[in-house]
Amino acid sequence: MSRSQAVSESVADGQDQKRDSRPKSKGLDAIYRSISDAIIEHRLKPGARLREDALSDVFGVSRTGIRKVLQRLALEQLVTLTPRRGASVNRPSVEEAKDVFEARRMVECGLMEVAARRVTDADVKELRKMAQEEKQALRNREQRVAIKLSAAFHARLAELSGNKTLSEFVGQLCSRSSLILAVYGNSGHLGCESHDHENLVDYLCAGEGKKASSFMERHLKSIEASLSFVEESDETPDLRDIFSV
Amino acid sequence: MSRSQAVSESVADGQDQKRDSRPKSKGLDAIYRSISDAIIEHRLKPGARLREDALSDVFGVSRTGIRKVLQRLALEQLVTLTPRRGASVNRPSVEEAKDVFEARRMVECGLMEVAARRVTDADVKELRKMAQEEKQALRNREQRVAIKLSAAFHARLAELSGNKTLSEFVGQLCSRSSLILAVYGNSGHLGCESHDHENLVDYLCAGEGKKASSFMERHLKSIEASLSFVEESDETPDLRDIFSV
DNA sequence: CCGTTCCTTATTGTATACGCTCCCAATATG
DNA sequence: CATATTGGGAGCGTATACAATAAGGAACGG
Repeated sequence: MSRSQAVSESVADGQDQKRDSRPKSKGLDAIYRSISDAIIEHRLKPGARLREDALSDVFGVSRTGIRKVLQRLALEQLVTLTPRRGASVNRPSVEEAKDVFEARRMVECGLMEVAARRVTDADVKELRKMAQEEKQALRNREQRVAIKLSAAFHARLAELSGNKTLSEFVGQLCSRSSLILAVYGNSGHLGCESHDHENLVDYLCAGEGKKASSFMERHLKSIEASLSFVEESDETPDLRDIFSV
Repeated sequence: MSRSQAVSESVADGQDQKRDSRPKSKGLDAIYRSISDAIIEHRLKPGARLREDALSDVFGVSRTGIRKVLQRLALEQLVTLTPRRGASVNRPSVEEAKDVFEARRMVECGLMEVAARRVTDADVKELRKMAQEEKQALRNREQRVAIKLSAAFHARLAELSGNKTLSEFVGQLCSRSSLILAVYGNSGHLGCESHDHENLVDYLCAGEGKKASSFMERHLKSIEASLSFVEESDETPDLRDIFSV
């Protein structure tokens, strides 16, 4: 009971932010973004159930549309779609978390060299602004906002490459990283050090692709190192193993 | 008229191959694979329309299920979903093609070094077998089969890394590459040289990750170089430009 | 008092029906 | 004769209804 109530509240939050724009104007994509944002900002925590009825009530569209959105979120690994149990916010396994960070290291570092060749002054300006906002959010203790901005920064960085395929992929990886932080992150110090992003922009601005790349690698490794990979005992607690039979 | 008829035939082909397995056993995923395979093997050519009614007739499920499958295919960029026009097999633009190959170079080359460390004897055996089958298909002039096997080989190679996220991504890139070959490939010589894949396995087997990586880069670049990037005049034929007004 | 089994209920899976939009063609008019 | 406008048809978008299934609770037996 209390769990489903919590979900309703979280969903209601999503609705609140949606009410800022037109309630029913573009409908489809807006719902996707609402839920996606709620997950990335940890307003919907890993494991939270997303009942189709509740969502359709909240957003004022029928279950058909909700299902469409949920399916998309599932393909992006933000929600898990259990056959007859419905949707819930994905709780990444340790293995998945490591895979995501390995993928990020491979792709984002590679992209840095491309980005350094293509970055423009306007880009630099925008990136610095984003880094500033993120730092500001961190100072204000608005972790939720900071997490979202951090993901947005990395995603924007990837867009500099001009490669749509790769930047979309990085965007997904960043969203998933946000989930990973929710599960394995120490709430004490957030993933990204506040000045790291500014350093990255400096390297790019100077055209130092190689240095930007290796800095990115250190950056990502330090984030990963800051995680505490304790396997949650959510699954059947392996009694055989525990009692060493 | 003639166009839609052609589509019906192509769809019927997909049905034929499906009849080999159980017609309605697992339903959902089987349909996805049917259509996906048909696209990858070029039995459904870029631009072919995929009407929901026709597909639901052919596969014996209602439009609901078909829509689900089409949506998934759209997210993987195999089909294009135009708002009120329905689905059609994606016709990759030149830009998209270059993006895909850039992504492949970045990811697949990076994965080779990981794969070289993890590859087992059983893997090598399997890969050699796959390379053999592909060569055989090429000798038999079964281009469709060869294209599919080639994509499967690259995808399997990526799986060696043990990184699910990255190997899924590579799988998608390979599928899209198949589409790209359909549009920009010269039917004369297929993308992959027949012995390249065997060489790759040799390097991996010897644990030569670096060499495998650079060989992969040459391999992918040579495929890309074999494409003829002539922009199809599918869009408004630029009359002003043609007559230089 | 605990375990088991059956039943109820809640929630998803699937199909179908209706409405709307867009394309195409035919016809009428300038 | 060319062009614009309107009517028809085809196909997608959305909602709703029904069926199937698994989870949770209650009752009964050990």
